[in-house]
Amino acid sequence: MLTTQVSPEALNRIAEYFKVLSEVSRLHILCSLKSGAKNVTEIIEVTGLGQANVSKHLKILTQVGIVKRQPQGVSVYYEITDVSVFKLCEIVCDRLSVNLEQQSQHLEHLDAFKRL
Amino acid sequence: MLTTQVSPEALNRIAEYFKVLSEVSRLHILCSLKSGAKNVTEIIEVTGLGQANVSKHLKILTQVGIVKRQPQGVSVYYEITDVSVFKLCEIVCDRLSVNLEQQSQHLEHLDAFKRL
DNA sequence: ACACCATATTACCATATGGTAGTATGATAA
DNA sequence: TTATCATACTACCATATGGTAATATGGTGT
Repeated sequence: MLTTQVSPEALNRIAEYFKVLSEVSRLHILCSLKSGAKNVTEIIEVTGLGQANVSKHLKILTQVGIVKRQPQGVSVYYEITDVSVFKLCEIVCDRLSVNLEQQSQHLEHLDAFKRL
Repeated sequence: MLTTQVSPEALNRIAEYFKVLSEVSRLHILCSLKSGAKNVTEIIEVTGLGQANVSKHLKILTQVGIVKRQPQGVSVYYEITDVSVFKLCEIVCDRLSVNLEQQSQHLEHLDAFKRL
């Protein structure tokens, strides 16, 4: 059988990208940047995360090219450069909705079974 | 400013989903299932992963509803139920390509700078 | 019953990682 | 220069997790 082989190197890159999106704090930061660029202080206020923590996560998000670092006067502004992250989240949300629907259907079936 | 607030609970679910996709072994297993259902032994052969390891990952993939478990005679077949994972991977791949292009452009600019 | 095969589970180790306190850096103002 | 503010960095700890060996489970055939 002929299957399109994906190189281990490519899989590594993809996994690494997903890993960046697999932490609540980072998703929270990305959401806070959806409406536009913010400096670190603003991100800290909006997300309620610790300063060192935000700095760490912003570095990770910058390294994979999801956000861009822009020093501006005293502060540093961060801006989303990779808008596809929201598309990804959207697809996942849709899928999670489907899962929930299926689960509720299973529960209904169980209920019907109990009523027999 | 009015921003659509995403509930922490929803963010948790999304992060959890991404986390499932953030491991090379699991992506490898998913790729091996792209061409159709396979039993555990076949998955082990194709991926080269250990038996216990594959079993563990299949359980995780099943729990989030990405694959479906189907006992069949002596063996157990696994099949992808959530085809959106491949769409996700595709989007990520496209994005990674963009990143690589931009990096090579930066290198070109550096080269041009050296030639001055 | 027994042996055998396929799959799942458990226990364990090594590593990775999120959070945080403390510190460093760097810019600006007095 | 000194003080102050914004951001980054450096240990450090606690937890989570991937991999694996050993064992358990469960079905099938003899």
